[in-house]
Amino acid sequence: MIEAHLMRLRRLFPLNEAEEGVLRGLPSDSRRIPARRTLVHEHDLLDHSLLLTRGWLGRAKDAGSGKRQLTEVHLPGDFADLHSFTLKRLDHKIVTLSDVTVARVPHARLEELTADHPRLARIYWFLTNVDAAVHRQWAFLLGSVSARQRLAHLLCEFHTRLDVVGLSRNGIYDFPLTQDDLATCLGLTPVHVNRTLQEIRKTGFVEIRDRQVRIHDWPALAKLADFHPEYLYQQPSVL
Amino acid sequence: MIEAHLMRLRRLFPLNEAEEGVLRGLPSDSRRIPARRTLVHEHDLLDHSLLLTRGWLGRAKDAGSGKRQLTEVHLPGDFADLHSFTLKRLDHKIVTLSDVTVARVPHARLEELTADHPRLARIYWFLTNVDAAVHRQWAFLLGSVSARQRLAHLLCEFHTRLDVVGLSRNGIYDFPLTQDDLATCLGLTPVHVNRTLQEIRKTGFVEIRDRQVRIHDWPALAKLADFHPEYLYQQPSVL
DNA sequence: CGCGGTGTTGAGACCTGTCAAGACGTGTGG
DNA sequence: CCACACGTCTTGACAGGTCTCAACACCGCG
Repeated sequence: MIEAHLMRLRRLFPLNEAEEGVLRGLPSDSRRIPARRTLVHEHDLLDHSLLLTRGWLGRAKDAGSGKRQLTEVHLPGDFADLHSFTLKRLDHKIVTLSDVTVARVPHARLEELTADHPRLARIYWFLTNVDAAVHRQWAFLLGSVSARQRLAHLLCEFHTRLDVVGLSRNGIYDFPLTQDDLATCLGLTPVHVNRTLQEIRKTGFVEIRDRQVRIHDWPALAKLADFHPEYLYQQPSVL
Repeated sequence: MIEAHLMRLRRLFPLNEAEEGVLRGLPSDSRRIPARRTLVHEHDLLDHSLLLTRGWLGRAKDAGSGKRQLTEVHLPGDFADLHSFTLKRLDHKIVTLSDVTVARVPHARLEELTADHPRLARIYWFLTNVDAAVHRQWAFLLGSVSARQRLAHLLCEFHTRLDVVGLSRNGIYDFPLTQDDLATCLGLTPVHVNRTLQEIRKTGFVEIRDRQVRIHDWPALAKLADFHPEYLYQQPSVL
């Protein structure tokens, strides 16, 4: 069930059998939830974290004006709110962007895990820091980069992250987001996303069709996006 | 020397004497560096983190176009790159925004600390997660908020964070940033920062003069900024 | 069959960027 | 003491990217 999560971890850190066993024992239950629901509200007191096993989630901050900004999108294998283990209350919502399956991991179990397996504790600390790196990249994009480049970059990021868990093949991946969702990621209006998407489509590098992203020319797209995947920290680490 | 850092921690978590002793022993040395230098380059392999004891630092990401975006500003008492303890290489630069004094904390010492004092380990994990919360807030501001509100919000954030370490009194704090620096924080051009600053000055809520920020009407400024400090996680926590 | 969600298009407004020039203060060297 | 360079702040005119509002097309689904 948490196979995608283990794929992510194994790629970074070799796991021994004991560790894999502990990790498999983390979830207390698993539930399916439809798209467009709020799983966690800001400032709620939390006693568990959510491990995403299927579908897409987002971290959303809402403005008083009604505008919503996503600060990160979570893909299968991600902990959506591992940081609630230390923060206990979140400064943002967790929302479903598609139908999802999430496993609940009680903080009490993470408590045991970090006490008994310092190396796994470090790995999870690492993962929350990678989330922060993604936030930084998004802040950079939102503040300093054109709509076209931002959009191209986002499609590159999704491909690169999905590839790790086997959900993108040959630059093609299932893509549940609407243009409205893209707008909330990119700090744009849906209308402008639509126009930007058309522009990018015209280059022939990539297209979104039938809820799928198809990257036809990865080097060109990555160059257009100025995409450098180092910020995703997918290279093996020594801990 | 690391008094400001201890002030931050004590406000969140009561520290016993043993813990304070360990924390005081963290820095290996301390150095002064002038403004406008790069202390850490992206992708460098790091074996220590920087504890800021005086002055202001920034986390900067540079675009190919020459545009620079700050994703966080660090104030006295902050670890500027505690996350390098787990990441080892950063996806951004650390730059001085003013003359600063930084203490170097070898990762080896953090290694000992986290092994011997699990509670301090958790506290430092918490702090890196607060940095991520600040990134989220900035991403939100950059993506979904007007220049005026963004600027007002930034001045609110600085006040609130400086207050914890005793560096803002009655809404007045020393402010080393130029309008160019503000532009790199806010994703704006210096020209537009100038004009936005004039607008805000006209409200009478706050002004920047002689390298000082003077907040004359905090409630009004906070309202203008839609500032809610929860994302800074300054309330006492139980760990 | 009608409805809601999604995608598309057009016209015009507005926010922010670009480029250029000048004011002002400070420090430095002659 | 002056001359000058430099960083910073300010202002103006104009351009351009993105937003707003509105309307319509398309499609799956009840």
